[in-house]
Amino acid sequence: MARPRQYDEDAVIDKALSVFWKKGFSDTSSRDLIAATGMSNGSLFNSFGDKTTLYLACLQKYNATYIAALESLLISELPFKEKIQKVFEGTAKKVSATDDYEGCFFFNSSVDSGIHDAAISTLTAAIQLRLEKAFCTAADQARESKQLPIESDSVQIAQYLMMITTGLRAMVKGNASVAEIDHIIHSALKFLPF
Amino acid sequence: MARPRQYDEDAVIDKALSVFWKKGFSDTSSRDLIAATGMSNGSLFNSFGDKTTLYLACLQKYNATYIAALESLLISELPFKEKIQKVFEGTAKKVSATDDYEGCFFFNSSVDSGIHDAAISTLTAAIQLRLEKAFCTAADQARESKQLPIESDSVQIAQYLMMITTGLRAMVKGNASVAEIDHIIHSALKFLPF
DNA sequence: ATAATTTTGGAGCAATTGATCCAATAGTAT
DNA sequence: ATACTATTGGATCAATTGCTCCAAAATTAT
Repeated sequence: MARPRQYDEDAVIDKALSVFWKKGFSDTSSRDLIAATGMSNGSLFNSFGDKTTLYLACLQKYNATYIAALESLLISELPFKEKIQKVFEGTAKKVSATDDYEGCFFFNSSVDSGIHDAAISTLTAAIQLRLEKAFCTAADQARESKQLPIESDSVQIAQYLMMITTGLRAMVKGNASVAEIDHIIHSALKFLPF
Repeated sequence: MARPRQYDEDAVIDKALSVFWKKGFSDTSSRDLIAATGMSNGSLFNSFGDKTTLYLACLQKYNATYIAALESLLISELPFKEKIQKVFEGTAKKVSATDDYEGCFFFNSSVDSGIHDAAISTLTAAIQLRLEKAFCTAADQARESKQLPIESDSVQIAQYLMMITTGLRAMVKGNASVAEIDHIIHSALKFLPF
């Protein structure tokens, strides 16, 4: 019926995500996206709308993969402390050996001064809530299995753990070295009051 | 001997800082800076070099004022817990009633994807160290005055407190409401293991 | 006054930006 | 084959970017 697409939408979003991840919203130009995805100018804008909409699609994808994996970990049946340790360690992990971008794309989005789009803000708020709930579920599970005192406030614990995770992510996005991050993770685990 | 300057360098840097603070590096244009400072194009570049150098001057000023104040608080003679509370509460405070920028300009700088300047990175690293040391001094004082157990590791405590402060700043820079921040600060204080 | 000197204003530049436009292309249905 | 249609490539657009250039202006020393 018509000329078929020459690109794989999923692969294109992955490539675009990688660029936004490294460079942030404002410093990623449409030419950067064209170069990274291999699409032509016409196709890119014809298929994904404008730059903001493409960024939103990237964040949705990040939510559906990385955030979903983090959520899975948090609501899994592992021992509570072990989960928390894995979450903390995950903040410092490189995504892959070849790609050099690090940190959390959701975190980057939520502190990116160049983003002024309502839909993106709504999504970052939703991800924040999703993670808080996952932490809360983890705390509830721990309480029920007596890994936490029965009188613990799950919501409060969840928010606290979320904030520490955010602090770690900020240090990763900043200049902190792998050794420094490892050291802080060790301290954070040691200082957990539960 | 020559035409006198029509601007006050300190006031100009304050205005520029305010713009960078609100909009981040990449989203602040030279025209934004000209409009905010009231300088002419020629004067701005003639006096402050390029945009990057002006940003550096703003961060230096921030270091000399806000960071210095935070350091003073940390090395003051106040009770340890009271200091920590004030530091945490300070992360959520608006700079003034009229200005609407919030959060910590140093934090913003250290997570700004648009900054690729070596001098700026060096300065953010120096500020990081300065604050860590101030936290460490606070911990040392607390140890000596038996507000902390004598066997406490001051460096470790300092890094941990620094990370929590960073986490709070990230939440401020993100979407978090004042109520949410207040609540988290309360939890953070409650959960301090010392 | 005149000369010397620095600052000022703003016109203007080359490069880059996000996005549009549209003929050429490559398929499917008939 | 022919018609139909969605995709493609890339030329092109107006707007914006960081920054330069330089004549005009404003001061002090002589």
